[in-house]
Amino acid sequence: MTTADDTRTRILAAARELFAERGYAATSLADIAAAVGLTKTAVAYHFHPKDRLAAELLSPVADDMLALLGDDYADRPAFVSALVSFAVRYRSVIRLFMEDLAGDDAVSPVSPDSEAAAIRTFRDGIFVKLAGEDPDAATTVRCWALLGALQWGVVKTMDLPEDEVEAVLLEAVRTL
Amino acid sequence: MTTADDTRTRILAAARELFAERGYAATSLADIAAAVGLTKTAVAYHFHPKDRLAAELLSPVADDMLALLGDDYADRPAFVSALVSFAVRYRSVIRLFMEDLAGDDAVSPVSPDSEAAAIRTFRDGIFVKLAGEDPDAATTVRCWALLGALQWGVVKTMDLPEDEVEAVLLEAVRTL
DNA sequence: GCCCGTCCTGTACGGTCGTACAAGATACGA
DNA sequence: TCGTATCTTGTACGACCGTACAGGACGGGC
Repeated sequence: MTTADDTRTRILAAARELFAERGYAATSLADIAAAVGLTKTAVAYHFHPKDRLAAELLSPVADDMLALLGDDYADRPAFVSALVSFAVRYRSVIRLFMEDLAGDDAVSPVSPDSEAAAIRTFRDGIFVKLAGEDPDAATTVRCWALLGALQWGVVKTMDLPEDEVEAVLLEAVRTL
Repeated sequence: MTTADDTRTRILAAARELFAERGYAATSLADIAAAVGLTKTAVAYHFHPKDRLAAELLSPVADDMLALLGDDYADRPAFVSALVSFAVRYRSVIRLFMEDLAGDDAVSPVSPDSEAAAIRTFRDGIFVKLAGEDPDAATTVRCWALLGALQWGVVKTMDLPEDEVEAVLLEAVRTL
């Protein structure tokens, strides 16, 4: 009973860790396989396209993601607060939709890959909710700065306790 | 007299642009070549290892980089101000040493590649100058947030005038 | 006992990457 | 005019990626 979908979980855990510290594109199936002591074909067996790894890592986030976009907030600070909490809670996968899967892959051919597209629209949705429909230059800069502060503040402090990171970040981005 | 080292300049310009919007690793020699209407071998002829492209893009930055590390500043706000100014001025190549070349490539084998290593020590130097020698958790988070805000605020607003971006960012990171 | 589905491996394929090298084009000084 | 150095191309190589597929080890139900 050792190896059921237990290996699946171990692969998923290793992938989460590697994605967090190197990024999605920079992590190969062989890397993940080596981390759990398997072959890359074994990893591919459980997660057929590589995308599925990211998808499965992101699926528990989906609900909170939609909530973040759908909910109405009293004011901007309330939304920012929710955003910070979200970023900290899911910091191990934040990098996936801030960098890798949201990357501007040249002129995407009609973009039939719904995976990355969903991520991108989500990030854009966040930005609009932050900056408004048609933000001026100053607002644009400030909002990107906020997102950047959130990402790096969360990704580079993975070893610190969640609540402390959240408290500091919440305070830090108040003025953004 | 059309094609002397003029092509070199055009390649360099195209590379700067592509690196800025996609990142270094995600941009192939073929991409750059296509952007200037050449073959990838032609590009490789002028810039022999691909690293040389990054190196040549970064070389005009080196002086200001060292100045940033070497100079003594009256107080932290003074240093932050210089840092913001630096980031905005070289925003087209900022991505190179915030992401690509500074990436944690697994367990680097004694790191014989001085290129990426220099970038990494520079970024670490910046961080130390920002956070101090042995920062506590809160300071660590705040400083990464500052660097993240700088990077994204600068990279994602490449179409906005430099001075406006600088002013907004300067104001934005005051409290960090 | 046998069979069969699950899990994993080995091997191999097509693709892209950066790079190497021989040959062709082009401009310029002898 | 004829070399000759400079630039560009075509072709090819090895390394890596994700993926496909055939076969072997293992274990539970008939």
